[in-house]
This record gives sequence, C-alpha cells and structure tokens, in this order.
Amino acid sequence: MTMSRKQREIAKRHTLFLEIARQIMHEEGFHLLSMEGIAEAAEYSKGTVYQHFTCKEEILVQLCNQDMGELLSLFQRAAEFDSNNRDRMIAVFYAHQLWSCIGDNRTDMLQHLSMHGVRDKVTESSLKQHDELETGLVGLVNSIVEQALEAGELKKQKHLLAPEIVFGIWSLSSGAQLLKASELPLNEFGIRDADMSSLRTMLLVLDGLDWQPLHSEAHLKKLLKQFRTQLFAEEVNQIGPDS
Amino acid sequence: MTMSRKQREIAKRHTLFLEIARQIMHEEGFHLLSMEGIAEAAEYSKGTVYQHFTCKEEILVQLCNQDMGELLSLFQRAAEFDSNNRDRMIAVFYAHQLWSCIGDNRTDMLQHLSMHGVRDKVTESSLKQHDELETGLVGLVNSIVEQALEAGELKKQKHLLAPEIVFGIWSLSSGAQLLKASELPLNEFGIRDADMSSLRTMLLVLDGLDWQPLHSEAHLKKLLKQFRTQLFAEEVNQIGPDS
DNA sequence: TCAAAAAATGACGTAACGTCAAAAAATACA
DNA sequence: TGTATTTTTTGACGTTACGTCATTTTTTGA
Repeated sequence: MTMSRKQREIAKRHTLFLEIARQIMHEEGFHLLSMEGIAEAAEYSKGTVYQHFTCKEEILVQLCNQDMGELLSLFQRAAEFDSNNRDRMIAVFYAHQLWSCIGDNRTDMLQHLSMHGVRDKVTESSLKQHDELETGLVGLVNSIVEQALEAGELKKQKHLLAPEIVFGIWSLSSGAQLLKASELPLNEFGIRDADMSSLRTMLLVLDGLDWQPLHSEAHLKKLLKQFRTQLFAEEVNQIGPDS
Repeated sequence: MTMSRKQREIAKRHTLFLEIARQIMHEEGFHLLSMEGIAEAAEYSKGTVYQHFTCKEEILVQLCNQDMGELLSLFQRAAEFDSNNRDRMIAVFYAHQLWSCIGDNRTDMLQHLSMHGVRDKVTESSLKQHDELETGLVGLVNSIVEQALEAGELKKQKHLLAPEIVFGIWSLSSGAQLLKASELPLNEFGIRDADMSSLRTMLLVLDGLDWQPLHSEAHLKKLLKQFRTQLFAEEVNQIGPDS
C-alpha cells in the first residue's frame, strides 16, 4: 500500500522527531529530554510533536522498539550461524554485546522503559509491539536450547527446563550490560574487559550444563574471529578493532 | 557522643521522613513520590523536608544506603558460614536473593539510583557512603574467591581473574533480580522459579570453574535447608515457607 | 518576661507536561 | 481564480512538582 504525499511527509517527520529525540537522549540523557526540546530542535511547535507521540514515554518505547528490532535481526543471523547449537548460542550472546556497543545508550533506554510507571503511559500498540519483540527474542534463544536438546548436544537437565536455562543466560547477559553501563569503576575493581568476562562466564555455564562440544580455547579464538570477520563483520567495523 | 534533645528530635524526624518515603515508594512507586507528599503525610511543611534532604534523589540514596547496609550484613554472615568457600559463595548468592525478597522494592530503588542524572544530584557524603558500601560488597565476594584460590578449592583460572569471576556472578545475580522485578511474565515463558533458576545457573558457573567440591544434589538440598533454618532463619521467616 | 536565635512555613519563581481554542495552511469546489 | 471547508499547526493556558527564601512561629536563655 502506497502513501500519499501528505502521509509520506508525516512519516518523515515522525522519523525526524525520533532521530532528534535519540540524539538528545544520547547527549544529555533521558531525564533532560523534553518535548519542547524536541520541538525546538526540529523547528516545530510542541503541539505538533504531540500529534505524533502521546507522551515522552511513547517516544522512548518507539526508540526501544527500533533497537530491539535490530537486536532481533542480529539474533536471527546468529541463530543461522553455520555450526552447532552451542556456537549459535555463543553467537547470540556475542550479538547482544555487539548490539549494545553499536548503539549509543541502548541498555540505558531499555532500563528506563522497564521502570515502574512507564509502561502504563505508553500506547497499547507500541507496548504490544514491544512485548512481541521481547517474546521473539526469548523464543529464539529458547529454540536454540531446544534444538541442542533434540540434537543431543545438550542432555535434558534434571532441574532446569529449557526456558530456565535461557533465563540464566539472559540474566547474565543483561546484568553484565547493566553493570557496564552503570557508572561503576569496573576497572578499579580489577575487571579488565567486562564483555569478555561475561562471555567467559557464560561459557562456564554451558560447560556446567555439559553442553557439547565443551570449551576449547583454540575453538573460542577461532569462533570470535569468525564473528568479527564474517558473521558480524559489518557491525564490528562500526566500532573498530576491539572487543 | 550523646545528642541533645533537639538533635534527637531531628534525627527522629529524619527517620520518619525516610520511612514515609519508603512507604510511598512502595505503594506508588518512585515516580509518584513527591516532597510535598512526604511533607503532607508527615504533617510537616515542604520546607522542613528540605531541611533534611536536599532533593528527592537524596532520599532515594539514603534509603538505598540503608538497604545496602542490610545486604552487607547479610553478606558478612554468609561469608562466615561454617563450611568451605564454595558454600559461602552460594550463601552470599542466596543472601542477595533473600534480601530482595524481604525488602519491598529494593531492586527497583537501586535501579533508579543508577540512572543517569541521579548521582549528580545527590550529596557528596551519601554518594561516598554508597560507593563504600558497594566496594564493601564487591570486596567481600572477591575475598571469598581469593580464599578459595588460596585454599586450593579453586584453581587459578587462565582467563579470568578473581574480580572477573565476581563480575560474572554479580551480573547473573543482579540481572536475574532485575528481570524478576520487571513486569515480564516469566512464568509464561516457562520459568517456574526465577530465584531457583538463577541459583542453579550460578552453580553451573562454579562447576564450570571446577570449584571444589563440585555440585551434588543432596548437598544442595542440605545447604538450602541450613540457610533456611539456621544461617538466615530469621530472615526466611519474614516471608514464610518458600524459595 | 522578653530579646535573640533557631526552626517551620508556604508563597513564589521556574520548568515541563499535556490540552485545546484559535490561527494558518492546504484542499475542494464553483 | 476566489472562496468555503477541512486539516494542520501553533503557542497560550492550566496543572503539577521542584527547590528557594523572606516571613512567621517557636524555642532558648539571660
């Protein structure tokens, strides 16, 4: 379905507002984002901004949904990685880290969104979209675990269901990103590389689960190289030679 | 040093305000906490509240500091648990979960505090206290890892320093609590018991590290019972027969 | 008892939210 | 092209909460 000129203009402005909001949030943080600020930066009036977004929170959720869409596509690519399920799982974990490195303050934004009182203010439809994205992400990771079970790479655990394994890894990953995004002086605590530390912790979980094939340092090295130069080459280039 | 009557009165009101703030935050959330609200509930005027706290955030940080002090004392008890270092580590993890179950919305509060723009508004001294508490907590966990290394229960890891091991476990624990505190329908995802899942994931990490003595289901059962009926008996009773 | 010091108050200035009647622009139609 | 109608944009307005500070009230102490 094609849009009229007017509709296209509106859509364009919608995007403009979102971009400006993202910019402001990046430079000054969510707490300094104001509707008037956006309007001013875009050279429109406040009322016009309110025609696109019912409230500040609505902008936030839409930005988050954009980012989560990106995350989902990274996850999908990871899930199709041509190897065993263990490596795919590692790819997903890596993708998550990459995702937060590429975007400016994605973790921060999500954190805001999850705060008490925010969900209530947001449009039904954005919220639904958000929940679907979330379900999509979790579902994808879950299916990797299940495929590993089917393939016999992972034995059925006596005390952890597949979704519970996902929960653990998910906790680890998001927890690590949160700590990293916080203002804690991790290096002062003796942490050299937060991402590498959490990734290695995650490998320990996989080994603890006896998820085959077990860890090998050589394989990890090769795998990371593959991620950097093939699977996520483009994304890695956006940040330069690190992680 | 003893206080004058006046000083005692002021201290008492200070506590009163904090308690009221905690109450409001519990019932309505941080976003609905207002200085006027506190003043009203305490039957004082706004100005008086401002004589105790420079701003809303200052109240938040002081409440967090209270709670973190409690957490630290739980951790200390865990660190003195009469067993090996692995079990002490598990006790710490358990204590963290217990702590968030006992308090009303502790995770939420900490999350707020870590948000961008909050630290800047807070008193130097409260901030310092907060950082010291944080350092104390991390340091304590770190020292358990180091004792395990010294005792030979844990071999030196080629790729993870002690603080990095702590980082992983810390990420896992705080990530899990965050997800639990969020409005995600974990049970719909198939997660039966979030705390138990993250605890078991943490055990997998320990096993992955080859931290002796390795997991045994029987031992875990015994250990949890000890936690519930001895080490943290009092705290567990505050919530009833679960976890 | 009363003057000086200390503490409590709430009116005030400011900022941001979200609304809505009026103004401006776009469109339809003669 | 000119006017009527619809759509869009605008910013003034009402509201809420913050944080300040001059004024009022209470306490203290001589």
